Amino acid sequence: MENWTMEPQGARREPTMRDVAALAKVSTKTVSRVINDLPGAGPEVVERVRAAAQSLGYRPNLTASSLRRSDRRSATIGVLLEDLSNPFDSALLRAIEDRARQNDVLVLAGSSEDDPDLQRELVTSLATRRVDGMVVMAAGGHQDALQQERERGTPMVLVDRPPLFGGTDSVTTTNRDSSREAVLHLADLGHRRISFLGDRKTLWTSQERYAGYVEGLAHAGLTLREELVRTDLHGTDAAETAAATLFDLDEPPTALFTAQNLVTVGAMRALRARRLQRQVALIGFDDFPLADMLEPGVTVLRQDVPALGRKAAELVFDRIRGDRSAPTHAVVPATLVRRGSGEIPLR
Amino acid sequence: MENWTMEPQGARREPTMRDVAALAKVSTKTVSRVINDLPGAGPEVVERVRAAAQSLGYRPNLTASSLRRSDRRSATIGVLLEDLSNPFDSALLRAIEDRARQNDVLVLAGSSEDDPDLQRELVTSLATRRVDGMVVMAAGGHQDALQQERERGTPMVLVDRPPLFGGTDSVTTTNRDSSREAVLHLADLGHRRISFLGDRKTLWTSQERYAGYVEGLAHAGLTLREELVRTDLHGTDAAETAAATLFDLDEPPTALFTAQNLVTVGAMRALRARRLQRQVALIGFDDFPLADMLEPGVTVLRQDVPALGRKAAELVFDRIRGDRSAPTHAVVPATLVRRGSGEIPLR
DNA sequence: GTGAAAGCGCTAACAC
DNA sequence: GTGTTAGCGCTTTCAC
Repeated sequence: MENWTMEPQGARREPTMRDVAALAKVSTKTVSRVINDLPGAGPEVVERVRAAAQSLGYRPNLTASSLRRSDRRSATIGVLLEDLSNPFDSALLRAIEDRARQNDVLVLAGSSEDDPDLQRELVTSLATRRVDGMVVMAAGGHQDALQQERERGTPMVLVDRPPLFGGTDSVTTTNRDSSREAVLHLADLGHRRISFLGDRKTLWTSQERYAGYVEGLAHAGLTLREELVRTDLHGTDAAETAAATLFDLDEPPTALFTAQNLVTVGAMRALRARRLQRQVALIGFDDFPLADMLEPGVTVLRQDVPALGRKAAELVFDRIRGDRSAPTHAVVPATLVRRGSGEIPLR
Repeated sequence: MENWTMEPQGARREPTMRDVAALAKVSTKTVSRVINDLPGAGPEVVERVRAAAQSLGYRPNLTASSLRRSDRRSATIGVLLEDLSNPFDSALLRAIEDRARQNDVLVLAGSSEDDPDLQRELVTSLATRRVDGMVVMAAGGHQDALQQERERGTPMVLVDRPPLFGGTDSVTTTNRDSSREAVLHLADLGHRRISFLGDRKTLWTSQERYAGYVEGLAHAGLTLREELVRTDLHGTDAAETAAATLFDLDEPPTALFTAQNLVTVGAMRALRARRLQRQVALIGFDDFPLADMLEPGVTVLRQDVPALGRKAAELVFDRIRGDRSAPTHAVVPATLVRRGSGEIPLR
């Protein structure tokens, strides 16, 4: 039991501009001017209105104001990522949120779970709330809903994956180039049997990273062996199982390139299960917490997530402000972080 | 260059109910009925309206409808956490989002950075957008802004930390009991010099976990030694430094209880730097990814984050629906997960 | 410098 | 079943 009586939640009527106007003995228009810091109100009136607003605990109703205002801004953007609980996604959201705050904008966040249908629903939900713009990590497969929304004129920036349609900004990482670099790094250490383990093939990032892998092999003069390639691995468990099968081969790989976060973790588990973590080289795409504390430390291609988010937010705010220049496709470089696992030479 | 001309972003006028009404040759009220699946529209008219809406690409304006509707719902809740990029916070957000989606509600998310002033600003921002309710991880220090908002009647649930004021629901973890359990676990292994390393003292969770530590020592018949206690550690680096000083003592601890995520990581780094990770026992509050892959695996008290988020969301939706029963203070149990580091006996 | 009237897109209340 | 009128809280327009 508490000594404080339960306030009827949500029951009280919020004071309106009219209430303030009545108390200050001015018109609502004048209150509007004061609240929005617009000129055309005498200093004494301003004081009276401020006092009235203060004493009533008045707070403007942005929903009503944006309905009437000519710019129609809701001071809200939508951010649709794959899974807000994924560290990559949440770091991105945070970076976007920081930039949004600088613009006095709030963020409506959602997880599409890489499902185009769910993504369409979320886009509709955001549109229904008249967000000023959207930052979207496109779900794999078609992007019909995104394209349609974009064609209606909604400012939109795709992040992590580029649009399959025209006229839309995007911010991505050097997926292909960095992957090639990783493979070459492994080849330089003498490795000739380098495996690729990748996420779902429908994802553009997976495709790009695979392309970089193929290019890397070619540049190193190595032949691509299908039996060393495992794709469509969704989640840690699938990756672990797939990695395990690699070591049952007559000629198992001596190095692994894992093209995603969770895939890297799965592969690491498989290596550990066979006590191969100091024998087999490993480079993963995407950094993750504690990668440096493992033994050996995990060499990764680190994306600059804050830069990705910041850039995406800046682009969408530019568009919201009316920028109609040609679409930008920003590419943020990833960095090879050497921690040990990627520096294991061919024995 | 792209072949698709840049759509004037945000320039197109959204079709309104009036447009649909005109095309379907009915009144706006009838369109409203059809769009909202309300009775009182003939099947043939429904069809005509649907077709008109479809062909115009009409989408209801929730902002306008919520302004006029008697329940005033925006179908949006605010979620204010400390840092959306923190794994604990983002897991919580995701759990809340899932429950929200089941109610066709979207989530406005923000990071308070544990700053009461920033939290106040965010609360105001949310209120200005007329969210239906809020789920808040209260910043340390005073909770004036939260209390004021609550007293205005806004449905609010505090998560992770309880309110310092009455009449408000909360969902927390068994901080004290679980901490005591951890200390007793260490004492059972023979440890007599057990250190406490904690986050900022202003945080309720830190205080509770410290209280549990003190209780645990008492139950085990051990004396509390101030020199083994380090508090106010914010972030990994501070924790690492503090942990290092412990091992410079004449009588260093043989076991550590680290009362937060990042503190645990910092302590681990300090242990590793001195190659003590297999000598000194360690139990941390909060689980974290890869804790099982370290050597030794890290024993932790794991919070049931999805349950915390789910419960918080359910409570806020109950209040939004008008539930005025006495405040609930739900407590979700944490679990001791034994992975090795906490099972190192006194040598 | 200030206010009255109109209306943003929608729904409540009531009439027919 | 369907439409009319009024009005949610605010800003626009324009008059004074």
